[in-house]
Amino acid sequence: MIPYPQSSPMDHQLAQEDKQLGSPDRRPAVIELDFFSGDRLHSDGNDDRASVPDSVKLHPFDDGGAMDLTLRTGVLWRENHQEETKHPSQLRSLRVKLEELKDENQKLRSILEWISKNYAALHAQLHLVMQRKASINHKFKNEALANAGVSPYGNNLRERSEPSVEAGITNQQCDDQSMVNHIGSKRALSSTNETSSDDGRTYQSVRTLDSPNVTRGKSIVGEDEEDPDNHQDQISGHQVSHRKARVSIRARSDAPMISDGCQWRKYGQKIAKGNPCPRAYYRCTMAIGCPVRKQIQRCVRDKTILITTYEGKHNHPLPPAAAVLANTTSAAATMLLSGSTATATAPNSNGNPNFLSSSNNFPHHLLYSNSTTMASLSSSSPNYPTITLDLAQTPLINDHTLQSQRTLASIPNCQTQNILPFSPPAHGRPGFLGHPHMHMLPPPQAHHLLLSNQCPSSLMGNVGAAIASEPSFGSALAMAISSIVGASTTHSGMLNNNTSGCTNTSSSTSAIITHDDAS
DNA sequence: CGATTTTGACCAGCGC
DNA sequence: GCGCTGGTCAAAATCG
Repeated sequence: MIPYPQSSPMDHQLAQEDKQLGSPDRRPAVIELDFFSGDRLHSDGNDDRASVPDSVKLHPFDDGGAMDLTLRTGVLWRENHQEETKHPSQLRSLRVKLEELKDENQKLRSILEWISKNYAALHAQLHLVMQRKASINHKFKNEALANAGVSPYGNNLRERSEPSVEAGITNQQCDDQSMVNHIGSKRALSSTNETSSDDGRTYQSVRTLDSPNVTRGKSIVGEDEEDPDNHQDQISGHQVSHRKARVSIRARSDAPMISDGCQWRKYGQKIAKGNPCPRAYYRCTMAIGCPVRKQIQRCVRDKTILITTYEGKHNHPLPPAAAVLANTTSAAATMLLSGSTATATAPNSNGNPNFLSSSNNFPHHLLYSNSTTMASLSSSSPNYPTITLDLAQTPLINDHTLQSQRTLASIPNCQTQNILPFSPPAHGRPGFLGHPHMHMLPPPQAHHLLLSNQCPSSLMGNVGAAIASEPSFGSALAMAISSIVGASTTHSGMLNNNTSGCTNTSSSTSAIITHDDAS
C-alpha cells in the first residue's frame, strides 16, 4: 500500500490562517485559480496578464500554455494601480493587499510543489510495482508454457514475449493475469499444439478458450505473420486477458457512433438477447492487423444512450484525438486488470472535482440533460472484465433514482450503477488524484465500489491506493474527454447539434463502480 | 472498381 | 450431449 501524507500544505496553511484571523470561517479572499477559463482576456481584447507582475503569475506547468495558471489577482492589481493615481490615500492599503496576494501566491506555489512531489513519488512506486509484476508474470508464463510443452520463445511467440508497445497493458495486469494464466495454463495443457506448414512457413498455435480463430485454419495462414490478432490468439493467456479487458463508454448520443478519431470497419451485427437494438461490431482499419475492436449498441432502457465498448490496444500510431482516448481505454483496462478499480475525478477550473463539468463546450452529441455530469466506472464480472466510463447517468440523485437504478440493474444490456452523490471538496480545494473522496476496496469487492463523501470514513484512503496504482488514468480520462470534445466539433456533420444542457457548471457529481449488467 | 456494409452461416463457450 | 448465445467470417450487396 502506498503511503499517503496525513496532511497537505494546504491544510497546514489554512490552519495557520485560521489562527491568524481568529476564526475558522474567516480567511483572506480566495484567489481564483482559472485553469481553463476563456475569459482571461478582457472584452477589449487586451490580455491583462501583460501588465501583471511576474510575482503574481503562476506557471506551474510549462506545457506551452495549456495549463497557464493565471491569477485574476493580476487584473485586480492593474485596476488598483490605475486607481492609486487618482486616490493616493488608498495606495497603502492596496500595497498591503498586494502583499497578501503575493503571500497567497507563494502558498499556492508550495502546494503545487507538494502535489508534484507526491505525484513523482507515487509514479516511482508504481514503476517499481509494475516491474515486479512483470518479472513475476514472465516467470509464471514461462512455467505454464513449459508445462504445456511450448517454448515461450518459439516461433511467433518470441515476438510477443518480449516487451512491446503493449507493455503498458501487459505489464500491469499481473494480478488478474495470475488468475488468467492459471486458467490459461489448464487450457493450454488440455489443448492441442498444432504445427502446420504452408509455403515453407511454419505456424504454431496454442489453442485456448479465448482463441477461437486458431483452430479454424482460415485466415490465419497468410495473415499470420502480420496479424497481431492472430498472434494474440496463438500466445498464452497473457495477451488473451488483454483482449478480454474491455472499456465501455456510455454516452447520450443521437449519432450512430461516437467519433473517436479512429477508422473503423463494420464486420458484423447481431441482435443480442434482451435488447432489440442490434449490436454492431467494428474493427480498427487504421493499420493492417490492428487488434482493436469495438462494439456499439444502444441501451435497451434508454435508447438515447450509446454504449461503445473498446477491446484491445492499437498497434500503430494514432492521431492525437484518437490517442488520448486510446490511452484512456488502455489505462482503464490496465486499472481493471491490475485489480485496482476506482474512479478518478480531476479538478476543473472552479475546483470542482468533476472534470466533465469544466467544459462549457462538451460534445453536442453527448446530450447532458442537466447541470450535473457523472463519470463512473463499472467493472463487470471477473471472467469478462469491463470497465465503464459512464457519461450518461441521470443527474437526479434521490431515492427514486436509486430505486430506478436497482430496477435497471436487472435488465440486460443496460449497465446501471448505484449512485451516491458527492459535493465538491470543502474550501473549493480541488479533488486531485488521491483525494479521499475516492475509495477502493480490495478485490473482489473492488467490483462494487462507491465513491462519495457520504461513504464511511473507514473507506477513506483506500481510493488513494487505487488511483496511485494508475496515476495516468485520471489525466488520461480528462484528456479523452477533451478529445471527444474536439472530435465532436470536427465531425459535426454526423453529430447532433443540440446544445441544450451541454454547458455544465455543476457542483455535484457522482462516481461509482459496480458490476454492470450489460450482456 | 475498390471500399464498405449487410447478413446468413459457422464456431466455441457455457449452462442445463 | 444439446441448445442457446456471443463473436466472427465471408460472400453478396451497396456505396462513392
